[in-house]
Amino acid sequence: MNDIRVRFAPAPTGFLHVGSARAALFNWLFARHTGGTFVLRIEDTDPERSRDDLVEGIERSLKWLGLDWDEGPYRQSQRMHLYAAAADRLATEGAAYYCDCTKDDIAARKPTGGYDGFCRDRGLGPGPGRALRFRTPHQGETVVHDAIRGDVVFENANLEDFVILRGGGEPMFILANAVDDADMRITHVLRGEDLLSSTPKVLLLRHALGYDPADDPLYGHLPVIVNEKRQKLSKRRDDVALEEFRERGYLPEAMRNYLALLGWGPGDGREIMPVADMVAEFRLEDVKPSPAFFDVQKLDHVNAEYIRALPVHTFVRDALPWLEEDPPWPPENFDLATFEAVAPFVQERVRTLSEVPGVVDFLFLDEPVIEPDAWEKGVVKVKDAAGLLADAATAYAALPEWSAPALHQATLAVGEARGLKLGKAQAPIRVAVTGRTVGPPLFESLTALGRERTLGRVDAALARLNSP
RNA sequence: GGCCCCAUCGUCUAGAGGCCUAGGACAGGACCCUCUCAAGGUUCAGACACGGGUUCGAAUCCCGUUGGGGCUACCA
Repeated sequence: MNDIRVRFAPAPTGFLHVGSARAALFNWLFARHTGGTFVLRIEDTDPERSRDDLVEGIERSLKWLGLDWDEGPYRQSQRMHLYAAAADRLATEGAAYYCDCTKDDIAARKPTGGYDGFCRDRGLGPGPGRALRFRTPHQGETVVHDAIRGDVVFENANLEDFVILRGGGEPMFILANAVDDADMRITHVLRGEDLLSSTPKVLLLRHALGYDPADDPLYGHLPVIVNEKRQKLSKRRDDVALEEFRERGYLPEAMRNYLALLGWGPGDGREIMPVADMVAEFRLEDVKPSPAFFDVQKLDHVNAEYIRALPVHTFVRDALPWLEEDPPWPPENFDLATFEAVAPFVQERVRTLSEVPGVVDFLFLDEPVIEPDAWEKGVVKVKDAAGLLADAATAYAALPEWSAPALHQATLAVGEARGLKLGKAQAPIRVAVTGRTVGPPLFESLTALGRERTLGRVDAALARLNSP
């Protein structure tokens, strides 16, 4: 390990937001690439957010994504004395002052927003309900050195006197953030672009606290992740909980790979790549500054690629939860060997694990659910479907061996006798047995289903066709 | 409103002054392969926001405009 230290510092909100997950991933990639240290710090200075279960959710999501940390989790709620000491020092030295203005007072005096400095020179002491504000300089400028955007210059005069201690004495995140990054000797801060405008305040705070500007971290403000309306992904209107993606059938490796593509890519244009390669090739200079759209279609594609690349037994294992928990068939009907027989074909046809039950349901349902459109298109509109189904039933019943090649041959023969190519001949049988016009290869499906059930379903279709 | 960020196909991007007739991937169209659907292959369509500079030469550098976004809490 060298001196490079990065941190992922989420506020516990109940779940890990995909934007936060992306920030965590980039910090992790950078730490692993450089041989630095990855620190996990929970920013729970707001008492309402300081709950163990919320923290556990974050840890669970990080582990799911395969991100491990070297230090922490530190909890700001357990480091409050440090922030209190820092605030004390600032107040004593006159770098901060107490303020008893209410929100309404401020709004009445300055409707355009921002604090007007009313209490700046009133010499108020600490007291109940009095917030502590940082005295920002009226001249000069503060420069944020950003590896992704270059230097960003802020005029100090544009910075308002912001609150660092609330009326109740609790520190604001910006104070805790400044103290902790300095105290933990963080060298690189990779976080969302939405924090860019608060960075000069953090820097001012650090310097007022006596930390050498030469030790300021190098920042890297990651592009925001936006929805189709180009707005920052929000809890209210978008699907942002990482855990939800797991529940929707995305593989962690795929999620991680896709997240890495949001604002970064290796020079050679590769997209699907093992995590070891991402670590090897991750460079801050390659991170894009422009906003990235969270494209579920692309995510689906990446996930499908990962699913297809899985060894079959792994795919079977990963798909099991979707087959065993709340399946669309009577649970006792499920048979692992039957699923394993068709798994290689299923694997190639799904984009998420949650799609698996829908592809194999006909194997475990007592009766297939015949889709009306499929019945119409695949059976009713087919010339003499009844005759074809009857012939197939006869041929299948006579088969000496119930296997895919034998079924293939038999079906081919039944079709040829009627001048039909296999593509046409298989359609009514597929609908009769699976209820759909699409699905895994028919003959492998029939093999897995078994002769008895196959014939039963063909007979049922015949009966349905003959009844008015 | 103020401060700040961003700007290449619908989307993610390649592009660091001539290699660009702007390349790839996802999504979309067509065709091939094929027992259906997938997968795979071939292929079509599709972009440098606009205006000024700088330069022999600009998608690439500078300025402005426009557009989008973020922040503007005693949340983080």
